[in-house]
Amino acid sequence: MNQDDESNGKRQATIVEVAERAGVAIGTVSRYLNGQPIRTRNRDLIEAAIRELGYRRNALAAAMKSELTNMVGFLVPRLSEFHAPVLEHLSLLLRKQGRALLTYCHNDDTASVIDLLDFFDSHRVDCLIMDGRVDAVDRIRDLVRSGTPVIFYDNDVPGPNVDRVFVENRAASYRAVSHLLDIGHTRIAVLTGDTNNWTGRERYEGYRQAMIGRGIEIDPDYVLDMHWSEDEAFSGMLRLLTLPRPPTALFCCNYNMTVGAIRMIKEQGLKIPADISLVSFDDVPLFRLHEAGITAVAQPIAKIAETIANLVSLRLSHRGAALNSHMTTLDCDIILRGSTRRLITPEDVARHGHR
Amino acid sequence: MNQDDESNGKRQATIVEVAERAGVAIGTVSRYLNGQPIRTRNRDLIEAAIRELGYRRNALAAAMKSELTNMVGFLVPRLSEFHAPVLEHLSLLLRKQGRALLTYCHNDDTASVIDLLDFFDSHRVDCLIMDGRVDAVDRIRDLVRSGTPVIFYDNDVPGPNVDRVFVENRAASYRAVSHLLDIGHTRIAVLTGDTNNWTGRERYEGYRQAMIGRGIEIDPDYVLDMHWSEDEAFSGMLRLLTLPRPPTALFCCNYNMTVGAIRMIKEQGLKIPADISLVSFDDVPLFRLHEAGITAVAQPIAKIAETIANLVSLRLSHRGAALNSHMTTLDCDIILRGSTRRLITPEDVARHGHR
DNA sequence: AACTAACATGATAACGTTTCAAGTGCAGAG
DNA sequence: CTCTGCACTTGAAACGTTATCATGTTAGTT
Repeated sequence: MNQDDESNGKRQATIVEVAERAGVAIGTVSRYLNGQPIRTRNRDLIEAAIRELGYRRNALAAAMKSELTNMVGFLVPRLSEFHAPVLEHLSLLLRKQGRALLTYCHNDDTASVIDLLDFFDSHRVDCLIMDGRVDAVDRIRDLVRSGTPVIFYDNDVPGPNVDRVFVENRAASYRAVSHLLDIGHTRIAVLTGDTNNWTGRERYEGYRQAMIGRGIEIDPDYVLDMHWSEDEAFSGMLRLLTLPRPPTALFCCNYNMTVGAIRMIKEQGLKIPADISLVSFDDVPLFRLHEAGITAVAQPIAKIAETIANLVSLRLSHRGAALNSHMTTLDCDIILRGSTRRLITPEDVARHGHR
Repeated sequence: MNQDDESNGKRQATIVEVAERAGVAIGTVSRYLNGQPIRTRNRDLIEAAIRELGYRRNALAAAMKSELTNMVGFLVPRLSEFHAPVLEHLSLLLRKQGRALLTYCHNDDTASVIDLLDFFDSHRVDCLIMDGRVDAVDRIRDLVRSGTPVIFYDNDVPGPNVDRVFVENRAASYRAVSHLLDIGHTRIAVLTGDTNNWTGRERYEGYRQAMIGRGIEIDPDYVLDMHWSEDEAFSGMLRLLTLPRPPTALFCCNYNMTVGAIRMIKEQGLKIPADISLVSFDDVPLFRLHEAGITAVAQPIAKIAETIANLVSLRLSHRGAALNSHMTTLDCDIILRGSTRRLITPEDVARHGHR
């Protein structure tokens, strides 16, 4: 037999060759491949032909006609400890739908974002999943206009064909800070994320409302916009600790800033929670390993991925239809560990009066 | 003007429409799009037409002819703290090459792997990047035979069109264990990864050679194959700690097992390094945050990604050509932190004899 | 046994590019 | 002013599918 074709193996068999070998029409093979009903005899013939030829359908050609690529764009700033598990879950869930993720990080660079959106667009992804912390809103609107559904995680950019998945940023922050208040802290500092950004504002707002709700005035020195960044938080934390009246507790609006803060606290020879209490937004596995255990707001990662996957499926099974935009808000848990220390109780305050 | 086309916006303009509007041939537009030389006048006309029509090239159609999709498959077991940063770096590097990553996790399920390889195959990825810890070697060979280059991270599956990138698993393990020996430990346990697997074997081998090299007999009770798993390591660690002569030091062959071990050590009320010394393979950011700081073997993640990206580029600029398979071995650093305690020095041993 | 539905099949035209052989125009040389 | 080359342009033929629709085939009624 001609072993050349076998060993060199450049060319993939096509549907035409399968049809010829099976002695049926191309259309019949196509129908078989797409799970449409087929005469039993033909099915057997086709299956044999496919096996013998090692045929593998060319999804590109298929996509070109069907206008469906089964690829979903996934765009995040970085593959952080938060985004990575979301991606992992999504990858598993979308596999069941026969779809795959085209993944990109944009590193907070607007020019990149635009490039990448172009890439997704020309590759005709069926749908786009984005982290909300992104600037290139105009280009996104273009995409949406061209018919590609967009699913935003944590952003309030509205529009037709745009679905949004949130966590209750504000409420969770509120509860986290309230916990610090409950155990007697009043000098509570906050490291916020970029407050030009929706998520950043919401998390700060939770802090603010919790403080105001207890009638505590917010000391401007205690509020630092660290732009979600570990390094900024690292140096920002020094400012906080060297204040004439340093805070007794700290709320960090994401995981990276928590890491920065802890590093500086360690460097200054201070202890958590003895010297300062800490609550973090974002729970990452290794918070368990910290000597004290870091109390943190856990985002429901599996739930987020599931919600997004369902939206993908929904959008794509009703494509073209003018669906309402969905907006889902998911609850967070606060995982109590050892990083917060009870100060004087409210009763103590009542008894002894203010210092 | 007919605003219907604008607002409804389903249809994307095609190269044909661009050509018509610019008053040139389709081929000319195509040449322009692919950066081939073009008469200045035509360039202007085409650029204008593209702008006015909001044309975006259909990469699928292009790929169908050119046989290049600019998509690279990326397949890993999970998006671990090790793989996520590799993916992030790769994503950034490949972007510069105009390529994107189709990302999947297979969760160590062989059936999944085969499915996913099929998916990649039918989507005609230009190239495939895989973590070596994978079983479906036959299917991979199929892929390779069909002309798709494969780049393996940490596996020794050889073959034409297969490149391999390693870290010096054995040597790094050797050095890590030697460090424990240097500071006086002899009762050193090891939690190995799956030893059916190349990486697992190599890392164990480094341990073995270091021990043997000092003339220390390896106690079988001290060697536990925990299959890279945090949970197995968690329970395995209990066995180790309740041994009549428990080890004074521990070498964990990956990050997950280290986490499992630390959890159990903590649960048993023991301290690192006072009660047990620890060195881990894989350095993850949060090892810095541990109270003692975990000493670890740091894989050169940026270098790994860079090497892989270069291989992708190399393979695809010489496609079809029978290139030699490349094999690159990268060095690891050992990051010394506080998780190891100096026991008696070798001199002490000499002075006092064995106990 | 003839007569419909209901359903599967076959041939062919898309889909939006790239590629290639053949054609056109333009510059400089004679 | 024509000729030779060169450089760009052109139009048509792929690429491997799916979709369409007229044609066959089957099973279900009478």
